[in-house]
Amino acid sequence: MNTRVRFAPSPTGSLHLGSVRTAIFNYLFSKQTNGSLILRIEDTDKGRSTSHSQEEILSSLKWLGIQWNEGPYLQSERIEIYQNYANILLSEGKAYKCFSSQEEINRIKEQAKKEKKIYKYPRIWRDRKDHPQNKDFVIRFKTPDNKIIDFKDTLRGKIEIESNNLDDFIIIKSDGFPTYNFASAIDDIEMKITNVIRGEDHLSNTPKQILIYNSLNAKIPDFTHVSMILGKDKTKLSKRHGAESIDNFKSMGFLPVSIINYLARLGWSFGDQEIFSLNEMEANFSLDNLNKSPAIFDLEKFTWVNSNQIKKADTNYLKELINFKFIEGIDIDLAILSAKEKSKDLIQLKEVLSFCETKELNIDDKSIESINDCDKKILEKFLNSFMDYNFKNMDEIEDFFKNFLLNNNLKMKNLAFPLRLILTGSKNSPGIYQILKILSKELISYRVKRFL
RNA sequence: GGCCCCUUCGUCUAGUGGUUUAGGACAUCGCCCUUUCACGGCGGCAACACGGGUUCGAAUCCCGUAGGGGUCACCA
Repeated sequence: MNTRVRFAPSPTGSLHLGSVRTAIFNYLFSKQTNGSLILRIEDTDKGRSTSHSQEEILSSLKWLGIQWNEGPYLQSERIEIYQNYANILLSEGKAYKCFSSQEEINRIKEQAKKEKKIYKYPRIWRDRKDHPQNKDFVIRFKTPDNKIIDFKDTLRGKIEIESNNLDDFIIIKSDGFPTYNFASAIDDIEMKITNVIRGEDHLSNTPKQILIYNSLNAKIPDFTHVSMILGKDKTKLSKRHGAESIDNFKSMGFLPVSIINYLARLGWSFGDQEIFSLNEMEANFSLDNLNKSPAIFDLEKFTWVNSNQIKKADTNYLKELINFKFIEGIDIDLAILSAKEKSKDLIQLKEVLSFCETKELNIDDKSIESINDCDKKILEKFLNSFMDYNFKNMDEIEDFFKNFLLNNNLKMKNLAFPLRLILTGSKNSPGIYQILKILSKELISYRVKRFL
């Protein structure tokens, strides 16, 4: 049987690193097993769901390159389905209408708090037949007493919980919308999900969902509850830990593949390998290599992964991403090739390449001062013979450069340092031979003469 | 607090009873390379939470303790 997995975010904010990793694991698993990834939007909270964040989630997934095979299905458009199932449970006596008002419930909760007892809905309407007319109600599940609910988690093994720890939880709210546990279970049944891969925070919801599966005689999928991602202070990752949404990392100059690589590697491993292409991850991902303990998000290692991915990235791809207006005559391929070797993110890549973008360079006075009159004479001499020479490749530039040094009794730094400064305006630039090849002769001449 | 989950270098992890003086990576420190900044190369520092078992033998299996996390909503 083909595997069917789903990613089911709720559109109540932008995509968080933790949910992105869940999406990645589901995506990689579907690829590895030749299955399908279903995208489902869990928008049953009328108050908090927004179409804005829904769009943001979709565009983030697309940007990352996480493609889904079905959906997005919106739960808000499937209300009838949940109500039908709720009616089945109602008619079979497995659920009941509850007419207790919010105020009444709140009172009971407060009372429980005062007495330091655990609140559990006292089942007031569980067996009552005297239903009032024209009064709001919710539908609650009849949780059985004294039963052991167990299920197998592929990562954590058999998990058991006593039904007595569970409440008669609500499955349909008074506005007719389903609650998370109900909608989620029903959809997983309806969509024939074979593997539920989600965050560990859902572990304690699973028994309730098992109850629903059982009450409908539905087949229970394989569960895999992946550990959380924590911040540096070992608490749940949040805004306090800096950039958390994918958009943030995008604007910090991270590549999609870097995000997938780093996040996947947080909790998953494949021997000693650290850097993966998308294809490699799709081919090698396995639930068996998942780690049970929570992982701390480390921006430094993430950045290291990104710098590796940038070095590996295709030149044309980077060219598209940075969307630069290069000065005419620039050897763009060589420029990018040499700049990516020294960049850890896209921002830095652009900085390094900035000498290829604007004709006029801003060189600060202090740097100018460091070049003396003697240098100027050398530079002029260098420029003259450089302009006369016809280079076919960088090797010839190197030969020419070295010969010039030899003939003029100069050391490398005597010429390379001022030349680099004049030609790029920066200390962080490619090697001098590369600079001389990247820039057109005209531009080299222009920049040197302007200095003289 | 009840229930559930987790515990190998500072961090991500390898390790599935003997091949382990516990391996790799990030970070850090030192050296080398060097035309800037980087890259790179070589090397150092650094971990099985604790206590009991089981076993000829345990990071690996069992129990307990401690610590951390999650969850207890008409949120998902």
